[in-house]
Amino acid sequence: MTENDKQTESRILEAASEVFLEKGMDGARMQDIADRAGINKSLLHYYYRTKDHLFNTVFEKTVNQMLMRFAPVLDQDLTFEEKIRFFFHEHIDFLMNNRRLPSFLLNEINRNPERMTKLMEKIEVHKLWDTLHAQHKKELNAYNINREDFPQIMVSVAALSLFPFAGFEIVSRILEKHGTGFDEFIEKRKDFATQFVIKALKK
Amino acid sequence: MTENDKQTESRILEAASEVFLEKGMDGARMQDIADRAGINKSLLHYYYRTKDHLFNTVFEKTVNQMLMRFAPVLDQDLTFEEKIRFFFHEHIDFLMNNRRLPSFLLNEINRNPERMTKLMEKIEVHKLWDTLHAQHKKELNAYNINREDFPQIMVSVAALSLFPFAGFEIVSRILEKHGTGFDEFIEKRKDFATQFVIKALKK
DNA sequence: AATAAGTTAAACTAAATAGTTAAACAATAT
DNA sequence: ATATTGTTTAACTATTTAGTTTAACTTATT
Repeated sequence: MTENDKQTESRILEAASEVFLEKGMDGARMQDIADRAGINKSLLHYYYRTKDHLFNTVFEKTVNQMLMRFAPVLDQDLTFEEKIRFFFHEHIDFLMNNRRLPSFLLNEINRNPERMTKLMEKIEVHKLWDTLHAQHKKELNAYNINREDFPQIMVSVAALSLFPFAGFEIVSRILEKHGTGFDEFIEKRKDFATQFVIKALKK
Repeated sequence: MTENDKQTESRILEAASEVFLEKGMDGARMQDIADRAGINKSLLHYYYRTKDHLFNTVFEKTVNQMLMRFAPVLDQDLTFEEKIRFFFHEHIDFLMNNRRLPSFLLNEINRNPERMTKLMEKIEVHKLWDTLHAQHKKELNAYNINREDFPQIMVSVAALSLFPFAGFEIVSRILEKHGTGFDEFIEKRKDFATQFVIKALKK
């Protein structure tokens, strides 16, 4: 694979990523992707035989990119509260640079749930929860957190950081009418969500 | 308009609603809608000239249906805490019977943000906030809630009830691996979310 | 220089799909 | 009874779009 190859291939992936994130699998056009990559359709098919193949490549890359950003949470020597703060700051920072990602992922997974099957093997969320739970056993007793509440808490944490982006078009317009910008709102949200969750969990 | 008309028209709307909610505007097929309504394509176009027209009708009806369910919150003589409880119970109950709605709405609005413009005129969220704020001025002082935090709080409340449905395919699979069913999780969520928010807001 | 790989252009195929048309039949209204 | 409206059938058009093909051209590789 030559240097030229890499340039073209990464230009394709970048363009495809843009188009898929904007329009979704159904709405994306191969011609549009070729145009944005600055190549023609023949070459696009030369690199990725089918739209499906291209989509899967982009999808997997995107998911990986996101997961790698949060793996560190587990490995760090932080208190439970510090991990909550770390997560909200890292996650919201990442989403700020990938605003369309939540809505894209949620939608494509709903449209094609089989994709989840592969994804589940990769993330193994329940093992992640086990680890977290084991790491902070003593702390968690200081809150009123038992094992059965864990799913409710984790879904809530995810919701608080993902939802404003998933509903970007709605949220930002409402904020505007309220005299706040989306960026300002999101910047504040890192601390707000952290405090919100910590207070909600305390006895 | 005869009785027969109404039957056909409502069968069409029901079928269209199903298909659009499952597949989205791009993925939906007019033939599919006709089939599910038990009529043929010609008749479908006889009632709704274009797919766009049909989609807009379904979209508006769906949004109206949802809004009408929550208008009562404002008019009732409840404390702020009681309103939070009322909202989570009503909202989650409604979503339970319309599981695909959050993901559908979020996605279609992201794909075609102009739709929001009309929507915004209808809902006037910031007026709703003003009303709420005025109704509970004294109570809100007892919490540590000032006017600037209102958007953060409202977005959080919406997130906590909408997100599990928007991410249904992900959430339900993770719960399964954890030994919980989605329905069970959602039933518990009505109270969990209520307590979560109330505790988070208290001084 | 010769071979191979990357790239373009342009015309093409095949399939899917929104929307149309026209003729016939059924149900309802006047 | 008759005109109107609702409905079916089935073939049709027009458009969009994924994917192919082929010939020529360019840029590395050997």
